[in-house]
Amino acid sequence: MALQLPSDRTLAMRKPKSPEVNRARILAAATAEFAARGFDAASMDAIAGRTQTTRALINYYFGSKEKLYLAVLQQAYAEIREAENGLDLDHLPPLAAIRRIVEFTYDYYVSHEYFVRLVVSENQAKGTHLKRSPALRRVNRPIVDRLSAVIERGRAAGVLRSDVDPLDVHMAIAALGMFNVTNQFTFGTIFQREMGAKGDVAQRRQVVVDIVLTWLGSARAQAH
Amino acid sequence: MALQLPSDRTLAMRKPKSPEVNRARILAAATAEFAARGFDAASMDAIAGRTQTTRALINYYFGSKEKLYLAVLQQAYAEIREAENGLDLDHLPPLAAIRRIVEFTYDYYVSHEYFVRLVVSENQAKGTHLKRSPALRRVNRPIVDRLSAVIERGRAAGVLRSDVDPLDVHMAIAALGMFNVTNQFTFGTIFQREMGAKGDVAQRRQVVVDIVLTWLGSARAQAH
Amino acid sequence: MALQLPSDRTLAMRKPKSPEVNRARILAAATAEFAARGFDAASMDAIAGRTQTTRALINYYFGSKEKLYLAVLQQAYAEIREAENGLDLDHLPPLAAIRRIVEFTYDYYVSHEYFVRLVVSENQAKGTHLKRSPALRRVNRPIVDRLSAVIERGRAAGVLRSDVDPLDVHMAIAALGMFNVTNQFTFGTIFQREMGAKGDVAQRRQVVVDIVLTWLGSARAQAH
Amino acid sequence: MALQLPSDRTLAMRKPKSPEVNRARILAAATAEFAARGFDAASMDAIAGRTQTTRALINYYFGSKEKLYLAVLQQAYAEIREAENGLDLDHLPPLAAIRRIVEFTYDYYVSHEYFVRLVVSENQAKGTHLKRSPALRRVNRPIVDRLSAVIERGRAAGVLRSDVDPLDVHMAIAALGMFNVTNQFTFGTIFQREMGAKGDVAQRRQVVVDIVLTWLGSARAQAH
DNA sequence: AATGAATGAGGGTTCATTCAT
DNA sequence: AATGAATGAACCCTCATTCAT
Repeated sequence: MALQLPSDRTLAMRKPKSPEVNRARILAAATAEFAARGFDAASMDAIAGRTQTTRALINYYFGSKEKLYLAVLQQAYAEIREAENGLDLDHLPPLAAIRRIVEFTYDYYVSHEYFVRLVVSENQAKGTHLKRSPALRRVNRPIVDRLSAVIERGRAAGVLRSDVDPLDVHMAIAALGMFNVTNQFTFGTIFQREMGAKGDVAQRRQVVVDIVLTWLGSARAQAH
Repeated sequence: MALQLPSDRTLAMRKPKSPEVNRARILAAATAEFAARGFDAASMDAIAGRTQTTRALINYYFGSKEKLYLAVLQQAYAEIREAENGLDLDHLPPLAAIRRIVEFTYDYYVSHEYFVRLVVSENQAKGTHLKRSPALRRVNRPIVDRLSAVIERGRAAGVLRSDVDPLDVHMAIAALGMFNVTNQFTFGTIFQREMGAKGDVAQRRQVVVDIVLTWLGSARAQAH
Repeated sequence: MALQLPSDRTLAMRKPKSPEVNRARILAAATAEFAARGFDAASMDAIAGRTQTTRALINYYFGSKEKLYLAVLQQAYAEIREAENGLDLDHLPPLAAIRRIVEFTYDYYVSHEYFVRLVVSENQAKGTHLKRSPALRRVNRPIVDRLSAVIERGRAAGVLRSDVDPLDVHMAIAALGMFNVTNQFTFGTIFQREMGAKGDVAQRRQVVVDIVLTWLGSARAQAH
Repeated sequence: MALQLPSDRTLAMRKPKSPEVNRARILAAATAEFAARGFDAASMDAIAGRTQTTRALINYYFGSKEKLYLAVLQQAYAEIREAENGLDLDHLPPLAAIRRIVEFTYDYYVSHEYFVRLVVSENQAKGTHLKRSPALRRVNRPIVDRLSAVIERGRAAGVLRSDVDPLDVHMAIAALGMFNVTNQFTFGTIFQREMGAKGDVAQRRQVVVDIVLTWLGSARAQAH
């Protein structure tokens, strides 16, 4: 957007718009296209179209469709990891920290639908590209480490049940948050409930918080 | 499924296959292809290849790629609904009935990965095709009706919390079960945990049962 | 050539011109193109252009560029073998038979330049395609068998030297005949001598006959 | 050839290579590429890849793909001419001199396959580039002059037949030597005989010597 | 003197669909 | 009822060259 053409003449000229800018534009366009259509169905031409460049230029920058896709995936994972860095959980009591993680995750999926779509798309492709990129495989672990720390604190304080695997907790949080986005169209259509960013997001998020906290807090109930 | 061939001889013969058989074969092949690659990336040629027919015949039977896809989707939804019919929940106490629903759902997704992939694929396509087919929209409701009935029984018996929306319960069950299949590749790769049909399915299913039952059963805890 | 367009309407219609005709046309056009430019540089578009069809149709018939090339090669070898079948050497005395083989070979190369160019092209490609096609490997042997038989007759009659390998004879005949075609441009330009089908073909052919017959007939000289 | 680097240090360093060295490296890489794939199929990128430079630099040095190709051709012809200069035929009796020429030519083709491939490639291109370069046309004559001188000596000595055109002799020598290299793949594959630099080079060379000397020496037989 | 950026043209192949038979 | 033939559009990628710096 902001497609302003300064003058007719410039159309015929080369436009060495600084490579970083072009790279970023292409990456953004590719993210949108891959998120929208998946790897196979995504079109290099469509990406070029979103950028006012050409397929040839994209290949010049990224080498191939797959390398471009990997760059997109890498950036998407890097972004969520960076967002998680701002979570500041240490100052919160365990249950509040869990609540914040759940809410953050839920909201991130809702507001970064492209990320969810990319992850789903990569799974539909059976993780082919992820497997080939060691850099990518390392990228998504920190959140579980954070979760583990909080759960440990909660155990020590006696407010969290102690027989739970942090990975299962992460899975539950991710599953309940993702489903809201991934299945919004079929679920929404069949059950007439607005999903994703539409409808009563806050209430749906509250249900998820409820599920997770009830589950983790049931320690006390058991204790009695 | 139940792809009964008219007689043993026809197996060895080439051409004269009855139209019903051909239709069924094509549908099966199309299901596999659409589940594997998604609507856009799926290839009519590949479907023809899996059968012993040609692209032209497929168009002759189904009209177009999209109509074929709708037939696939319709059959997939019909199959899970039929499976749910065998659930026989009325003879079970409420909590056991819930447990059965969770386990059934979890297992169905694991053993019918193609169904999950089709649903995901349709969602990645933003529900375009589902929206256009009224028949499809009606197809998946009964499970929620069953769930509602069980929850009502549970409320009456005082073993289930009363402030819960059956649709939320269905969502939680579906989300936790689907995630196991939909995200098996990224989750499995990043966290080194076998997902989907691999690894310790029973234990992972138990976690989901635990989450759901704890959540729904917390009524008693609240009551006290 | 003769690209007569009967009427404007026919352009819009399909033209199911009988597949054999189309196949043959494509094969002829492909032969010309591959002979003219070699495998890599040959263009499917150019072949389509020579045939008033499209690249897609060519792939429909032949599957791929390489398969088309193999079909061309196969036909080219088959043609020369068939021509050799008409040689009728048995009724000729040995030296006359050798002469006929040399003359036939020389003339065939001159009048079927495309064959020579295909063979050269395949050699420039290091025989990659020939190696992959067992059918092709078998195709060019008969001429050496014929040669062997004639040489044997000549030995028995005492008119041909006996210490010569038929394969070497074939090589000499082929080499001297091919060079005339393969190197016509550099040799012709540098030494101002018309080569190939131009200039005094009969005289140049006579030199080759002379070389071969002198060589093979030198038995008698040795004998004295 | 004789690609002497200014100092040992420069090998480890990246950029500051003297232009002469770069030119020579590019020329060597281009020779290999053009010999390997022919003019059309050769890739400027591949040439750049074999060097540590870029396509742009090659164009900067040589102007265009065709000019680069002409430089390659020119150098290739210059090299064989230079090699022929070391032949020192005057001290040899005529038949021995012929033998040396044949053996030298045969060996040169075997050991400088790239030269043969370039010549063939240029002929496949119908001599287009050679024709345009007057410098190139002048370059390959001396060998025939040498041959003429030897034949004249042989005639005078009565050991060589007198009715032979030196150009025909050159052609025979070149043809028999080149075929061994140019057709090594098809001939070798079809007749299971190792050609080119492989197999029994000495024996195959001896056959060629035999053919040429028998032909030229047949004067004596005729004389008697 | 040297090069990264950029591009239009063309490469071969796959595609879903149509149509005559 | 069924199918081989045919096609135009789109696919990703490579190419030799140009130009601003």
